[in-house]
Amino acid sequence: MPKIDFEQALNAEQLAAATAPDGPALVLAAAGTGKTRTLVYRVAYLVEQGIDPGRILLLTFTNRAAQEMLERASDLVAGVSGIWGGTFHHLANRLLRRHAPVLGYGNTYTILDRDDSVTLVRRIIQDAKLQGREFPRPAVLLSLLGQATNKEQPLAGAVDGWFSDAAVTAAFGPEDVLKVLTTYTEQKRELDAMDFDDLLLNGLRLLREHDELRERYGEQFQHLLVDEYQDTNSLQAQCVDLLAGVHRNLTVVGDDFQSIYSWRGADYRNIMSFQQRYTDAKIYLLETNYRSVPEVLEVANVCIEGSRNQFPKTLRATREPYKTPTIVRLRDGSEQSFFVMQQVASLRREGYKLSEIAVLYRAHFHAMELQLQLSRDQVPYTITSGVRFFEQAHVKDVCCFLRVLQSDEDVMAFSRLLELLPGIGPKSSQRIWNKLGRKCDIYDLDLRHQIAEMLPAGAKAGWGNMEAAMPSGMSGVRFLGELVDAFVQTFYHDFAVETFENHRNRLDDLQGMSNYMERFESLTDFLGDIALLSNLDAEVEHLQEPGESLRLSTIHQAKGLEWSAVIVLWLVDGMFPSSRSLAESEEGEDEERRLFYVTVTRAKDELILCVPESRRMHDHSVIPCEPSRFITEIPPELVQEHMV
DNA sequence: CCCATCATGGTTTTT
DNA sequence: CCATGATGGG
Repeated sequence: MPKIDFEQALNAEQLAAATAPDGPALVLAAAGTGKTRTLVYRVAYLVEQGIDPGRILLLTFTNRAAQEMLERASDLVAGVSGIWGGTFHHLANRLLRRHAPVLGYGNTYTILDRDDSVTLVRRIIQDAKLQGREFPRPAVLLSLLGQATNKEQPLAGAVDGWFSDAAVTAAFGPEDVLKVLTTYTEQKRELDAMDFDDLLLNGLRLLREHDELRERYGEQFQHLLVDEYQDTNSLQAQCVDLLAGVHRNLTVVGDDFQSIYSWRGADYRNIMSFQQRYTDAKIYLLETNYRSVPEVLEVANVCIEGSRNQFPKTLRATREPYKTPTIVRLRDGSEQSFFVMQQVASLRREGYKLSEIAVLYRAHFHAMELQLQLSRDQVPYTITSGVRFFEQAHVKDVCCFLRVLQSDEDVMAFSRLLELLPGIGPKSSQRIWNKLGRKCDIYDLDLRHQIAEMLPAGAKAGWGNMEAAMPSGMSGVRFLGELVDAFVQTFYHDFAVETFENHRNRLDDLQGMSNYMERFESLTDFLGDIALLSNLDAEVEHLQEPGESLRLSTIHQAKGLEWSAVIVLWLVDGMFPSSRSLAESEEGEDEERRLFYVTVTRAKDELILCVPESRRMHDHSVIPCEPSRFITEIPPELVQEHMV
């Protein structure tokens, strides 16, 4: 492979960052300034300098981002494939798979997704006889626990705080809530299970509490690179600091003004205080924007000015002037949908491909009306829904089958699998589990026979079909995918046809999953990986339709991406900014503003902002809408009004 | 004990 | 309008 010509490929700002000397480095990369490119070249640079790829760690916000960067880097230099790359959760899982026993977990601990956690909490609430209208929902309790965990605050304080905020009636008190959540934590232990937050917390504990592990991995990772550093939370930042403690070769990249995950515990003060924690840190500024036309950047700059608490920055445009962004006043949601259809058609006439256009919005439900319209007019579109690939019922069902093959203690998987059978609900599955001695070695033929005996007549045939798909032992399994194929063939195909309207799509998903599994060495690897897959990650794997389609996305999921034309829906007060985040905290408005900044800076050529004047509520009443404050503060000369 | 049916209450963002 | 929880028949 020829030597890389860095001077040719990068501008001076990027070059300095990509070839930065050893030691801590903070790269402040404003939107569209080639942050990813710089990181890719930084990786290639390190490898070219002779750093062993196995000693480089690249932490990113999604697994896909890591994958893409490493692919691009491997086009530049050989040997990149040995690099450790992925999300924090991914890294934590990888470390814990090896070392969980030092924290009292087994090597085959299971990962609870949101669904599992909610189910567990719901059961605890019921067992404690606390269920009822008044008692907070499992999801609310879990987010409370999550906040406390990610910010490392005591749970009792968080619970008390919630009570003082929520003006709750006296049917129950903080101690009840606390009890439920402590029970939840205990039960996870008994189940040898971790939820997403546990992965992070326990990953950190490995490094914090076990000197030999901290030294070992600190030694191993000679270079650390962290992308989207502005969206790290306290646990993640500490994890980075501990790992970088030995060599101190830490490059963090981010933009404080694109921090949009504070509700998940992200703290942009991590990036703001980087210099204080690493006083010898070198700072690199990337301010030359290659993405957007100057007219779009001017709107972005107005948005920045409205905020405080940030590194001063100016986005310098390099592109030629083009069009002024458009504000469109619309009567209501249906006129908005109609307008978007028109606009997409007109953009296509201008020569844009569908895949170069995106429709962005604050919350998933803002796009419902448009989705209907797109389906009616048969415009192909891709949407990343709120439900993650792994959390869809059919994928979870099959994964539970695999989990039962993998572990004899996974009661959640066992129950779910049995509950697929007719006439079996939570009570029956629990009863059977208990009768089996709260353990189920599925390879024990005698045990399977016992299960069959305990089932009601209507469920026996289905169980027989499930059994037919079970291997006699994992040693005989040549390809992991054949487990899924067999299960689908003997049982799930028929089940899906009876249960799901869209069974064709779902069975296709499972076929895709079976193919995807071939690259894994063990069920444990696969199950850990798929549980941590994000929506966007999964899409690459199972959507794979190269066909042209329009992209619909929440702004959060649009992070890091770009399109030639961007259409933004529902720029009205209460929806964007969302009234909830304004109410929640002082800093709510700031974060909504940053979110608007992220939105604007996704656009390369054209930016179209939709401002409906009224909104139909679920009870069919129509209420008027005020334009979003982010719209009214844009000076009129920077935008053109479009009348419909 | 399971499951279909009805009522009621409430919608942000996600690894 | 959808998802969740309560209710009552099988």
